[in-house]
Formats: sequence, C-alpha cells, structure tokens
Amino acid sequence: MRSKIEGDPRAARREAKWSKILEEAWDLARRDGLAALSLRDLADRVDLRQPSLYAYFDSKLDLYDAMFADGNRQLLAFIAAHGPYADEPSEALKALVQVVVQFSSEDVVRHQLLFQRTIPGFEPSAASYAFARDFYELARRRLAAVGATEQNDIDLFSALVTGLAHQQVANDPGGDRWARLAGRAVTMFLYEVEPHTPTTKGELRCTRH
Amino acid sequence: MRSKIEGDPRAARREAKWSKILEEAWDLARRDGLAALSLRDLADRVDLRQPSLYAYFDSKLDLYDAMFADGNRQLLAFIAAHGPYADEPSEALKALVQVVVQFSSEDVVRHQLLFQRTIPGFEPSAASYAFARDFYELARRRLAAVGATEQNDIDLFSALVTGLAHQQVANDPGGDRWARLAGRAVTMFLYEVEPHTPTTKGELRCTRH
DNA sequence: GTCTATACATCGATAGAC
DNA sequence: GTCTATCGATGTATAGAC
Repeated sequence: MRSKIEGDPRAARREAKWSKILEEAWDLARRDGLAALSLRDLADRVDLRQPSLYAYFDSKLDLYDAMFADGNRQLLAFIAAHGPYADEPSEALKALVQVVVQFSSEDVVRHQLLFQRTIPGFEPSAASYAFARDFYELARRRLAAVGATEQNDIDLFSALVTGLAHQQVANDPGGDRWARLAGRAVTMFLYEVEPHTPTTKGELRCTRH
Repeated sequence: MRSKIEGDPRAARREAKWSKILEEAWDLARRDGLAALSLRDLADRVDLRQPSLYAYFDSKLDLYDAMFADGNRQLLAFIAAHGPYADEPSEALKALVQVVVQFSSEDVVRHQLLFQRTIPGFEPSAASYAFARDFYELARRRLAAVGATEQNDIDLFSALVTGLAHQQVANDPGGDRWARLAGRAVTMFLYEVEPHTPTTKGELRCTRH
C-alpha cells in the first residue's frame, strides 16, 4: 500500500490533499459544531471549489465516515503513545481509563462522532467500524487480565468509562473533574468484579489503609 | 395559571395547539433525527403553514428549548409515576437509577436533547434549565440519604448513571442490557462510598498471592 | 392568529466542459 | 481532478390581507 503512494507522486499528492481535507474538517467541526459542518467552508480551507470535494468523497456522510475512522485511528495512536504501562493488570486498566477519558475531553466533537451517534443518517461503514473494533478488543484484553470476562462485567465497565468521558466532555470540557476519578472508578469496579472474599477467583486480598 | 386557560377558550385552544406542535416535533425528530427536524414538515403535521409556526416560537432554537423543557418535565413525571419507592435509601437510589436508564432508553432523541449537547448553537434558557435543576436536586437528595454528599461522590455517581443510560441508548435501544445492571451498579457505588470498614476513605489495596 | 406571497442566504448534490 | 453553472430543499424573515 505504501509503495503505491511513494512510487506515484500523483497518488502522494492526492493523499496529502486528502489529509489536509480531514484536518480542516475537524477544525471546522470544532468551530461550528459537527452537524453544522459546511462543505463550502471546508472547500475554502483547502483551496478548492465546493463541488471539487466530491472527488475525495461521495457524500457528506462519507466524509463523516472518514472522520470516524480517522478519530478511531487517533484513539489507538493516543493509547499507544501513552504506554507502555506497568505490567500489573489493574494498573494497566486504570491507565487505559485515564487515557480514554483524557482523549475524549481533549476534543468534544471527536468524542461526539466516535461515541455518540447524533448525526442523522450516519452509520459507520464496516471498514471504518473495524478501527472501533480494534479499540474494543484492546479494552477486552485488558479487562480479561483482571479477570473480567463475563459480558455483564464488560458492559458495566463500558458504562463506567463512557460515563466518565461523557460527563467530562459535557460538563467540564478541557478540565479533569471526572478524568481524575478514573482510578477510583476502576478500583470500585475491580472490587465489585473480584470480591475480596478469596474463594474461587484466586487469592485476592484487599484492605483499606 | 390554570384559571387563565380554563377561563379563556382562546388561550386553551392555543395551549392545545402548542401541545400538538410539541408532540409532532418529537415524532419528527424520532423519524428524521433531532438535527434534521424540518419546520416545513412540522407545519404540515399540525395543519399550519410554515410562517404560522412563528406565532408559537421565535426561532428553531426556541423550539428546541421548549422541547428541552418538555423532555425534562416528562422525566420528572416519569419518576413520579414510577414511585413511591421503599423508604430504604439505597433501594430508593437503585430505583431512581433504574427508572432514569429506562426513561432514556425509551426515546433516543429525547435522551440526546436532554443529556447530550449536539445541536450546534443550542443552549437551554434559564427557564428551561430550571426543570433540569429540579431533577438534579431530586437525585442529590436521594444521594444524600445514603451518605453521599461530597462532590466527588456525586460526580462518580452521575458518571455511572449517564454511562448506563448512554450505553443502553446507543447499543441496545429499547432493550435492557444496561438497564438491568442498574441495581448492581448502585451496589458497587454504595460499597465504594460507604466502605464497610468504617475507618477512613483510603485507597483500596489489592494484592494477589 | 393565520394566511399568501415573497425575499434571501445557505446547504448538499449533480451535469457537463476542460 | 478541477472548474462553472445550476438545481432543489432548507431555515429565516418580512409584508400585508383577512
């Protein structure tokens, strides 16, 4: 795939233009709101006429789809950039939650597109959704490492994380009022999933100090 | 206020029309998406011409504001209709969470308007926000009854509830995959807020052996 | 209060020339 | 690929009759 671009200067230029379009689309969405994104404003930003944008995507929903994939790529990159973590599974899980909430709080409209479905008619394509699945798998593995494998446990955890992220974004954008609760939230979750009565699920001792 | 309407048939008719407008606006929003609501379609639904709608609200954002207030009234009515609960504080809290998540899952766009801020330019007016404050106060009182009064506790709880509601709405609309976790979530929360080792609120240390 | 009529700006999208 | 020109639909708003 890479060789195609590097070997073909026209494809490389097109790729660069496409990246510029995505970047400016995010910027406009942050300024005007995700739903209020205007293709004419976007065209102005990238030195094109509005109809010429259709050489890069088939419709506005298609653009949202590309942004959805891009946002998920950013999320995976953000997680990778803030690693590696301690090997200790519960610490790794705490770190993940912290990072995800921070990621969400850094860009409200990105969080809207990735985790809230508010654009009428928008449904991620299978290809774009694959990136979201990658993130889900990453979280699932880190949950399994602390012994949370049942669907109910995973669902409870996902609610906890999205709740923290949503409250952070909605009520304290740019701050850390909910982000700083990530560690406590995971502690609470772990205690629920692995009760400290050390019976079947391995020897786990919990004490308060 | 009531006497005004009952005493004046014209005011009563206007009130009825206004209710009809709100009702059809919700229905259209559910069909087309909240942001895609069209005033021309709405006018057709209520047997008016589009400009005549401006006799009932000053702008489209004004209509959203009225829907915001209406949705919050519905929430308070929904809570009232599903009471009274057991006096036991923790059970009352569980019931509240259950009801709120169920309420959200019953209407996705209502949940969007009330708890997610996705309409560009929309900000609830002070009058409409008063209803939201009523709900917040109700939840705060029920939290206080179980001993959760610190802001961090309230924030953690709000994240938990909105997280359950959001996951329910986004990933299992109409179902109960997350709604049924409400009781467990509250139990988990209560254990965190009121540790049964009644000493300090120190960090919980878990170690494997 | 509701209507007709109209205006204006903006939007996504398409046709066809180059 | 990019352009010009244009389309239909939209939201907003106003004037003026009844």
